[in-house]
Amino acid sequence: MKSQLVQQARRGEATEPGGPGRSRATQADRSARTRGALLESAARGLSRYGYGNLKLQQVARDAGYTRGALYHQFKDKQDLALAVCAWFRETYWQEVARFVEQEPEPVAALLTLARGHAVFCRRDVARVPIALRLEFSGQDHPVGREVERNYETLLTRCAHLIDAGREAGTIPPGRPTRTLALAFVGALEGTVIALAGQAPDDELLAAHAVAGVLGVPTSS
Amino acid sequence: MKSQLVQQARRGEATEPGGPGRSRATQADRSARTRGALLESAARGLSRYGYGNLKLQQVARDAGYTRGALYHQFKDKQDLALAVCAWFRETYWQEVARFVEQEPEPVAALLTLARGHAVFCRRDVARVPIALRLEFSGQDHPVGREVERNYETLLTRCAHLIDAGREAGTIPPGRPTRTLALAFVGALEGTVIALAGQAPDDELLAAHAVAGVLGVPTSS
DNA sequence: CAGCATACATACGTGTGTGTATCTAAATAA
DNA sequence: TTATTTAGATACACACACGTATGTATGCTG
Repeated sequence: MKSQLVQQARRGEATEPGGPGRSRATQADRSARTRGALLESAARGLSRYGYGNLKLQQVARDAGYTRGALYHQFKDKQDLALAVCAWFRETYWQEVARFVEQEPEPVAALLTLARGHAVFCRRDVARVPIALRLEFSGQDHPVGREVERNYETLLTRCAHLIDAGREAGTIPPGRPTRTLALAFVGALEGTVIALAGQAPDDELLAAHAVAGVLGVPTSS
Repeated sequence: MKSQLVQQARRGEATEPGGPGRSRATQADRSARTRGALLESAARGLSRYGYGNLKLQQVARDAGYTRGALYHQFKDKQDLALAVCAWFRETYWQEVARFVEQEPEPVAALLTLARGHAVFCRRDVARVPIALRLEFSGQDHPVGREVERNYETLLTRCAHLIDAGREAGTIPPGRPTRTLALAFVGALEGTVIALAGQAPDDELLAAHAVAGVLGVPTSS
């Protein structure tokens, strides 16, 4: 439960199990472990409290360190938040997009995306994007821009699938593609957050909600 | 320029230099006008920035006053936020629930609720509830409790309609009622916020999303 | 081992926002 | 008119969290 975040130590590939004995505390390893713990703590904090209400002292304490360690690993609060965004971005596409791409049928891909999103958001950092997007909307803050960038990526991806579905005739025509994509993502996030990770209803009802938006029959 | 609340008072030191036409307002009227302007400004601010990021100086300045006036009208920041919540609660049910109650058919009532919610949320204070609910979730703050109370009211109302629809056979059985109500509200809020008040798609797609959640055919 | 760099903790300075106390002007009441 | 209450502005005191500067211990390298 503690290690949603995998550190990217990148200190060679041959992590020897029987190499130079114990010496568990090599510097790079230690640093990466600390950084990972701080990142995870920060992600939880951002999800719970947002950016402005996030207190770095609590972030550090929850990770088992002090603010000194945090400011050693990250330039400042903004840098920390950006690192969380980057981590989220990578992890999300790793865990969600992979399954989506295996679906040749656009509608199936969109429903898979919805289910994958719901499953992904069962962890306690699910609300990081929505919290930050709400908090920074309408402002010109680096963190806000980064979150918005992630959001746009998701949007265009959905828009492409919607277009494909319409060309295939499996999604009925109607509102503009981007509008539909906005509603798709909105309904998805709203449903998933409201259900707060309670399986398996989150997955099912998220799929139902987006199916309603798309205008396709609910498969189950 | 669209004041949903009481329109702001244009006061100032050197105003109306050539036209003493409007006589001095009575104290009660003047006070109420000020309070309304501050409430509206605070609601906009809460919707945009949330509670923690809301700066009372900006609230006062946007309303055309100083913090002194604000602290004269409201006890403190928390009191101001609670007043906004109360205003929102009243206005919401006045503008939304009235139409819902005229629908005898549960499904029609739920869809009307969705549409009414979308229309209501076209104003710039639409995100007050979701912002505060996110910010205070998991904490024990008076404002959080108040917002949660409003949310619960909406939830139980939806739950009753869902039960009625199931008894009438117009809503298929499935997940527990409360779970469905959660998803209903979540999908509704998510869709509406994502579309950011762009009529008429917000209304239409909100109805589609909740129809998907409920498992009823989309009427349009 | 010396010395040096790294990881992290402690201590400090500063900005910013809240809340309160004081002060002025205007409205009501006598 | 004067006296009293009220609306609102200005000034002050305090807390809190950020960022930085400094201190200390532990790993690394010759």
